[in-house]
Amino acid sequence: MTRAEELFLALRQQIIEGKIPHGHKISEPELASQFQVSRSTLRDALASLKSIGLLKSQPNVGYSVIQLSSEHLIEVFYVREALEGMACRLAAANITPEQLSRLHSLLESHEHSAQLKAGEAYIQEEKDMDFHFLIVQASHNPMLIDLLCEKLYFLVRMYRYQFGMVSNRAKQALFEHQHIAHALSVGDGELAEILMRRHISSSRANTERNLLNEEGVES
Amino acid sequence: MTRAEELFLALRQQIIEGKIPHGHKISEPELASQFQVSRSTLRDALASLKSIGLLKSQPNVGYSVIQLSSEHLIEVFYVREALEGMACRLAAANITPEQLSRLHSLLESHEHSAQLKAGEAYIQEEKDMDFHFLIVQASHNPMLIDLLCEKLYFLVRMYRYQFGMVSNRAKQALFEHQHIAHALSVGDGELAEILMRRHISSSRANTERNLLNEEGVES
DNA sequence: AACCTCACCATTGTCGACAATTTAAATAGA
DNA sequence: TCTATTTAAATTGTCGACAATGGTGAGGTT
Repeated sequence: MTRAEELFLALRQQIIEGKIPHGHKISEPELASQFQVSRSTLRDALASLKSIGLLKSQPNVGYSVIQLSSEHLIEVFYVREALEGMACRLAAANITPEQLSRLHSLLESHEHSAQLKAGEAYIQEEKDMDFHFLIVQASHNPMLIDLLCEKLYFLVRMYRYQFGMVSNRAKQALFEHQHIAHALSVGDGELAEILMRRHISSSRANTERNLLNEEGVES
Repeated sequence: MTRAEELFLALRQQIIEGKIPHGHKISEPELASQFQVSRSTLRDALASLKSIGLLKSQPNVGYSVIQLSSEHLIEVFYVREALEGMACRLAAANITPEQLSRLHSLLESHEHSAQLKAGEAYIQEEKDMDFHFLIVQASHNPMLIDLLCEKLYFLVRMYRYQFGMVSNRAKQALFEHQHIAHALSVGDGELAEILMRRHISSSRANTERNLLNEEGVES
C-alpha cells in the first residue's frame, strides 16, 4: 500500500472523529511534518479526501475540512433517500442467496442485541450501517456502491461522531429493516424501494425534530 | 486559474470527445511533455478527472480512461433516475420564479426548434441537457447539484459523443419535459418526481432496445 | 480615527530528480 | 518449443526546492 493511501485512511479517520475539527483550515506544511511525509504525498491524500467530500479546497488558498451543519446533514439525507431507494429496488432483483442469508442473520443478531439495555446506542448504529451497507452491495450497481459506501457513508459516520446523532427510534428502525428484508426476499423491488425511502425519510424527519429542539434550547 | 485546472478542463474535453480513447492507458511522461507541464501538475489534473469518474487508477500501475460499455451506461441511467427524480421533487418546492420562467422559455425554444428538420438531433440533445441541468439547479441541494452537474452529466456527454446516442424520441421527450415543467410550476413535487423518473426510465429502456439491436446486427 | 498602500511573510502551485515498483524482454532450463 | 527465472527498462511514487499567489501588518494620507 502506498504512503498516500495510508495517509488518506489515517486522515479520514481523524476527520470523521473530529480530531481534526470540521471547518478547520488545513496547513500543508504542518500536516506534512506531523505525518513525516512530503507535501506531494500529503496533497495526494488531500485530493482524495476532497473527492469523497470530507474536504473542500479553493485555488491558491488551500484545503479545509467541510463545515458540518444542519442544512448539510439534511441534504445528505435527501441524497441517501434517492440512492438507497434505488439500491433497494435493484437489490430486490440482483441480491444473491448468500447476501440474502447474511441479511437475515444480520437482522437476527440485531434483534437480539436490541433486547439488551438500550444504553449502547452506538452498537445499534453500527448494525444499522451494516444493514444499509449490505443492501447497497446487493444492488450490484458499482456506481451506486461507490457513491454510498465510499462517499456518503463516511459523511454519515462523521455526523454521528460529531453531532452525536444517536437514534431514539432503534426499535422502530428494526421493524422497518425487517419489512425491507422481507420485500427483498420476495423480490418485490417496488415495495422495497418505497420502504427504504420511508425508512430514511423518517430518520430525516426525526433528525429535523431533534435539531429544532436543540436549537430551541440554545437560543 | 491554475495550470492544473486548465489541464483538467482540456483533458476532460478530450476524454469526452474520445480524442483520448476510452479504456486507454494514460502515460504520465507522454501527456506531461505533450502539454508542457510537469508530472506533478498533470497528476493533480488526473486525480480530479478520477474524482469525476472519467479516469480510474490502480496503485503502482497508473491511470486509464474508463471503459465505456452498455452495462456501465445502464448503471448511469439508474443513478440518474434516482438523483434527478429527487432533484425534481426538491425543485418543486425550491425553484425560484426566475428559474421557472427560464424553464418555460427553454421549453418554448425547444418546441420551436423541434419543428425544424429532425436531422439536427445533437441540438435537441443539448437542449435536453439544458432542461435537466436547470431543474437540478432548482433543487437547491448542493450535493445533488454537484453529483449530477459536475460528475454524471459529463459521463452522459461522453456516451453521447462516443456511442452516438442520438435520441429517436425527441418529440416524446419534449412532451415529457412539458409535463414535468407543469408539475413544477404548480409545486407538485411528488408528481414531478414520478414524471422525471418515468422520463429517464423510458430513455433507458429505449437505449437498451437500441443497444440490443446494434449488438444483434454485429453478431 | 478610518482607510488605503505597500512591503513582508507564509502558504500554495509547480518543477525536476531520485527511489520503488511493475512490466517486458532476454536468458536459461526442461 | 514452452516455461520459469532473471535482468533491464520504463513507469509510478515520493521527495525537496523554487516560483507565484494570498494574507498581514506597518506606515502614511485624508
